[in-house]
Amino acid sequence: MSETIEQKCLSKGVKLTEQRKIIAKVMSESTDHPDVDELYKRVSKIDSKISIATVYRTVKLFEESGILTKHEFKGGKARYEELNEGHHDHLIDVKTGEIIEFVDNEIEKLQKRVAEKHGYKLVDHKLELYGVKVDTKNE
Amino acid sequence: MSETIEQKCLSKGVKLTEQRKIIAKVMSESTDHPDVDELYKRVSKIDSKISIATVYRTVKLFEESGILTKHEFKGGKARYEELNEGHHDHLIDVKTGEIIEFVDNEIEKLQKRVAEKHGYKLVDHKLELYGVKVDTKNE
DNA sequence: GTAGATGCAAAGTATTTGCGACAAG
DNA sequence: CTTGTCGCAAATACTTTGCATCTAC
Repeated sequence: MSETIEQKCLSKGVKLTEQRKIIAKVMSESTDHPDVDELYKRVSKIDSKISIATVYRTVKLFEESGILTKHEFKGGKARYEELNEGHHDHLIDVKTGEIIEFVDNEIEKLQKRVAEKHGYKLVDHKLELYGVKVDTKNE
Repeated sequence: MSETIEQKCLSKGVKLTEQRKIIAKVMSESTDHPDVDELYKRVSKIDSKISIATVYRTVKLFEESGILTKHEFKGGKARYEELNEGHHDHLIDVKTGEIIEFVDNEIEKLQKRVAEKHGYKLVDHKLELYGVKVDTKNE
């Protein structure tokens, strides 16, 4: 377990307000990938006076500070997740919406190579797999 | 080249109206990945009476019919591209917005394997690489 | 004390939809 | 003819912003 979001704010010079602390807390405790509306709901349970505008402003700020990442999965709203060292991609169950995180170093390496082959330095990437569960065998 | 968009409409039972023909034509002639607004502009040059609502309705219909694919690249509007047999992914120049299409069978294979490893059958995927151009000299 | 954050409501974007008129099969 | 499409404007969904007030540092 590395730095908490609050620690990251301090080290990045992001002012720590009451609202931001609450949003930080809710995000660290979330194991899923909530959208702003869902995050707002969770945050409201702790402090019902926080406005949705603040939630929007905060996730944007946290994203720019490298504290959260934003995902724009198919056809939906933006969803957020805490950013830790371990980068990963997502496998999305098209039936249930369940999201599985995975890492595949080989794919990562190949992506870098593809970019280089075209004369580019890879600065970011997005990989999403969409699948349906195979019920028969292993799990 | 294979079937034209008009042929695809016929074989899929999509009614061919004047507006759809024009949108089909503009899309087949586009080598980039226009968003709805851009597409609307191009279409309007041919028939200025077509409404943006029709453009929205048509790209949606074409997407559902497997004639176009929709991309939701970072932070922007949805962009469309004609769907042909040859699947490909995209490398996006983060400075200029230029889009390079590529195929890497090895990555495709690995994606399938990752999905299977988690008990899923891969039905779709999205891979976008974001890069900056490397000077031909060196770095 | 001051720069920056918040809450609120109003304003933007991007996209969808209800409806009467109209056109394709 | 009949069903589905079109154009229009109004509606929706998500996100951003202006402004007066408040708060962390």
